[in-house]
Amino acid sequence: MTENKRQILLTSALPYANGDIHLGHMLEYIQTDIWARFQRSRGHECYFAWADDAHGTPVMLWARSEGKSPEELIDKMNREHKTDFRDFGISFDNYSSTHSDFNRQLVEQIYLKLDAAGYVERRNIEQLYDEQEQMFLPDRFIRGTCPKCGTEDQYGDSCESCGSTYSPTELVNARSAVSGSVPVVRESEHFFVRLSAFEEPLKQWMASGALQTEIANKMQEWFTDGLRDWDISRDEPYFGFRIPGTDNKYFYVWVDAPIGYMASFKELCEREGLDFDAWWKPDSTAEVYHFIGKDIVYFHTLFWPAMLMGAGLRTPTAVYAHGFLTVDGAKMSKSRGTFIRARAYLDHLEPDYLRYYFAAKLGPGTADIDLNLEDFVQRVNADVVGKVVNIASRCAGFIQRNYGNQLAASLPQPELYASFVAQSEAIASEFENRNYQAAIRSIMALADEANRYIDEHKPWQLVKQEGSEEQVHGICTMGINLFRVLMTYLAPVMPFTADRAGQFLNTDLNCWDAIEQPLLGQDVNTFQALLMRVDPKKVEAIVEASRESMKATAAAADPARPAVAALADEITIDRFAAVDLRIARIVKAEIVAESDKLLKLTLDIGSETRTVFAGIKSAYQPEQLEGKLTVMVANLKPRKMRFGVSEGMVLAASGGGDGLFILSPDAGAQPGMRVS
RNA sequence: UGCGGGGUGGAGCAGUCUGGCAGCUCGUCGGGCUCAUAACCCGAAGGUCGCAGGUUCGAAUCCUGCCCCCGCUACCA
Repeated sequence: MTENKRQILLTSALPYANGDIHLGHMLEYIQTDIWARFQRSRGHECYFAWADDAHGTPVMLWARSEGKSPEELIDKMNREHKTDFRDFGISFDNYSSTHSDFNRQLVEQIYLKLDAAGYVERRNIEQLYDEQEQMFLPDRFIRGTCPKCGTEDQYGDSCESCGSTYSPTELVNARSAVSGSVPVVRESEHFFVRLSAFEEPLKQWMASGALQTEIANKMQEWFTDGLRDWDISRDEPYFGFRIPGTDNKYFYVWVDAPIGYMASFKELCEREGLDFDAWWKPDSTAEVYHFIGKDIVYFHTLFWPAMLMGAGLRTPTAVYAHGFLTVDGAKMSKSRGTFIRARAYLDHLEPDYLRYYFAAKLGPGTADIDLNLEDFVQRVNADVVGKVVNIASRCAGFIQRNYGNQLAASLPQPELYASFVAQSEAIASEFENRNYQAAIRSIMALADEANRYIDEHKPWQLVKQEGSEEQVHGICTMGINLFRVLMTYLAPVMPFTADRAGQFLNTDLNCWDAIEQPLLGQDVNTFQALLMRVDPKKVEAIVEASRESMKATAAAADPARPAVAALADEITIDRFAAVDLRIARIVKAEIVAESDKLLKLTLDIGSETRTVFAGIKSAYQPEQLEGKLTVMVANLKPRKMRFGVSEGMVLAASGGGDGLFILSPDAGAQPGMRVS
């Protein structure tokens, strides 16, 4: 390594404090962690610090609905998140919360500098207000009919159906997603940062190579459209930091979230005695990198650098965006069990499998990454176990049985070893450029070569010949040394396996340059399986567990929508057609005396009359039903019940909480009509 | 709607900037080996490179139009 020792600070995006960590989060943290471990292995001073994003309307509402304080809830989530990360081998140096004193101080300092420099403007704006909940409504907490295409139940800022954008006041039949009441327009003073003042410095920053080209391309659009003022204040009730000089205005969560990166690092600096200011002063030679998802690019490439510039601080060296995680080719789905929580994964499988798989697919770009569960099992088993670990496994037996676990004193093929080490800089630069998939390809090509070497030299044959002891010893020492080079390259990706391999080899594999000298003449430990193959059954178990856990967490995931049960597995039209649904007139409805749930219905379906027992007593009086049209399953196998035979089933909606609602057709339908 | 990104044998991905025989891993099939966690080695089959047009001696690659997926569109975070 010829470069000087670099000082590097890494961050990942802050997970929101109202939800569990899932594999989508882990894609980013693993990407960041591999980079952090790689940089440390190269001998650089590298820190990885980030935090929970604790502020904002959703957390406030969550606390309100739980009847607890936000602090209590976010503390619990913070502990869970941290445990998930540790168990995944994320080597963070500090994990904090944006709701910390360090962060409050930094937020206030930066805001006051921006204000003093004249970048903050105050003016009144009109916004929708929920009188019942006594709160202003963010766009996402207003739902109504799209003014352009008429689709119902759309968010306040854009329509998912036609894609048009509008302001919440244009929404037809707008209502609050919090209370369901009709919001009113109210005026309030807001604070704005004049982003346009930073247009030139932002362009310069962009030109410094801080961004991937596709992100820079996207930024052009914002410049072309002209930078708008950025609204940084929110009215109470809001869970966040109060703006100095006001008694009811709070910083928008996206002000204090990125500052949370700094605050978390500052916490680390206080603990470790590092010079925080040296890292953040404008001419700092330290490097700062943010790893983020492609969805939050402009917070990190417009607002965040602008804030830093305005406050007289250094800007990030680079912002690296990655794509989203899909599972089996589609967005993660709770009903399919592909919305996999980090904990659900850890309950069944080792982190290194997933770390390897993500590394094998991550490139420097922003394309989405697919976790194909079948491919995952095959790929990890073939590459890691079948190729890499196998090299050690097939040599270690000889070394143990015939040579007392001692390596030979010299390499029979030093040029082969040298050729493995010669890849070091190329592989390092692939890691450096976040082209992990390229690094993995290079490493696996070497693993193939190592296996071929052993295959060609056939120690298992030589060992049976008199006088070839030294040869066999040499061949296996070669194999072990090649394995050690490969594991050193892979250590940032698979830290747990690398630790076990290091114990076997009696050496530290977290030092990139150590491979310049081969291991010779020294003892290794008795080989034990370093990593077992992925059992596909465990993958199934994870999917199964994820499918079930979803019901409990659905409500917390998106407070703007009520909890909804999971969708059933997909069926074909044939299976649906097998269900004969008919319009039925409820001729008679009677109480079943001995039952507290059932009503006895007499149904006319045109051709015949049916008796059906329906569990709808809790929601309907018999007289409400008589004469009504509804929908029944007409070909359901009759079922003998305590009170008689039920010859079908009427359809009713229910779910989660209160209420039961039988279906009825629009006017004009006649008994006996088929429903399809 | 506009903008950015993506679409390559059955699966997962390189290759596109800078045009030159379409490549890698897995899987499948055939053979070998038996040291190794059913691991390893050799060979074979398998692709209209999303669609349509254009430029060129030559296009996965450059240009134009279109389709599908992901993201953003500034008050969800």
